[in-house]
Amino acid sequence: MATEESGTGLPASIEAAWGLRERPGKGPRPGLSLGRIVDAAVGIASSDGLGAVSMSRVAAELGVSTMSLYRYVSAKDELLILMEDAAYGPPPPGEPAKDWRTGFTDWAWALRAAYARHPWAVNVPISAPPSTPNSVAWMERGLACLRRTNLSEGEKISVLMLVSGFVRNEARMTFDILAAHQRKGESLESSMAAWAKLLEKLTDAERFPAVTAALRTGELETPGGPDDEFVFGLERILDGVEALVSARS
Amino acid sequence: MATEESGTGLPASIEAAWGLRERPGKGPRPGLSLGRIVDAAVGIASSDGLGAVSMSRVAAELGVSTMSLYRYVSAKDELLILMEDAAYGPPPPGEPAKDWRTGFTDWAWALRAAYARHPWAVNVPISAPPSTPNSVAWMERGLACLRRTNLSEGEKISVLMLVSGFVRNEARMTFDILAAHQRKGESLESSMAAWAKLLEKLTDAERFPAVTAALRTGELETPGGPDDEFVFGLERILDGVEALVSARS
DNA sequence: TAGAGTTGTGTATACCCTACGCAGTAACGC
DNA sequence: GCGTTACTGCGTAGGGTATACACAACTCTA
Repeated sequence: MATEESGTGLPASIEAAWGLRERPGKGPRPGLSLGRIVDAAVGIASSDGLGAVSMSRVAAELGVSTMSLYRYVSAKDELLILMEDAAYGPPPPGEPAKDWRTGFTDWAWALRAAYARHPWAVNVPISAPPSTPNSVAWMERGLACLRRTNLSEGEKISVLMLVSGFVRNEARMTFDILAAHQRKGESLESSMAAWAKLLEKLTDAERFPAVTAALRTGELETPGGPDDEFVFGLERILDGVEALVSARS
Repeated sequence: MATEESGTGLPASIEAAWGLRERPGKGPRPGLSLGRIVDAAVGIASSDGLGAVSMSRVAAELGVSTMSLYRYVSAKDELLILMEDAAYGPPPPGEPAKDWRTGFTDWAWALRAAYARHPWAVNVPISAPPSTPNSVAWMERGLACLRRTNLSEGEKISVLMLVSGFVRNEARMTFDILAAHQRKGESLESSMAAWAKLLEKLTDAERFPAVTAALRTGELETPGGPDDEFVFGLERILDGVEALVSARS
């Protein structure tokens, strides 16, 4: 089961996540399951960070031996991909808003909320385009939001990747770095302010005139909500998309 | 030298990269240097990928013992950060274009070119806002491009982070995944087409109507240049920024 | 010249992933 | 009913990782 494929070219564990690959009734009844393994791994990542997820730790959590896991997953990378899929969860149900922009904004916020619930997910290395069930389901919903626009299908996908990439990036900056600081015990009321103070020490007005000018306004010292950067970026991107949508109709 | 700081709160190795921290004339003359260590590590990453960079491998490349490196770097993370800084290199010299949009577009392409030269750089984990010399120099130049706009300083920084995040994300999708496939020997003339074929097998029209519709157009199968997604995303984002710039003047 | 601080090194610890082979179990074909 | 077959879980072992710590050699300072 570990290395075989059945036409998709996907790893066996991911085919299993899609529900393909029914159990062949031969051997002893499995005491483990892919789902339980992924759940355990997610639990570890949620409490101690992605770095704490090791095969032995996951196995210990489940009360089995380390090597048992390799009956369900052929390498740790696959487990990580499945963890990421679990972090996304299914996209919000129901019909998206009629207006593409509000629908798509909802979609972006929902995705961001998933990352907020599972900050470690942004650190799962990306090795291929999305091919797990929930990833594709989120893609489906994103496309559905753009249904009523006149964008070409290729453009819709491009918009999707643009925005999902943005959400992921922004989530890393906000949730992941924040979670790391929290784990280290630092309160980090305002990382922005600390960064500004650091830059002030490193830069001189001669070699870094623009940076110094920016620092001098003191604007970077003001805390600002954790959502500010997200709102700003999303608005800019959607303004740009809106221009394209208008041009196409 | 390893754990001390001198007011900035930065790791000693990064202070050293800034040129602070002169050598105390006491002990034996160092045979190594931070620069040589970083260069060796960059060489390994360029030929065998970031995963091949281990402290022992870097030391072997330099003909020294593994532990010598820790006289210059207090942890591997610091080495990675310095590698990333080396990958960026200094930003392009000279005055940016007068028009903010062409100047900023140049800036984004130049950054992309840096990632193209060092695809592994996108996999260096981000743990803090940019604080290395070249990162800050790139930031300086980005701000300089936006000088003539009426954006507030905070908005300029936000635009900078938005675009640099986009470039990084797009570079990972394009260069890094491509480099990984190349290393595995797969030619991957068109990963997009392969992905489309995979989705066709995984999705049914009932649960995934929008995806199926997108696939049915066959638009995803057409290869398209490696720059297409980058151009598309950058144009959308800059259109959005332009709307803001216009609103502010 | 004694002291102090710095450099490179060797050893040792504590992990990590995973290849391989084995024992036990349950269904299938005869 | 009985082999055969295929699958489950596990123990061992090998080769890799980062890095803490103690120590000898070296060079400048007092």
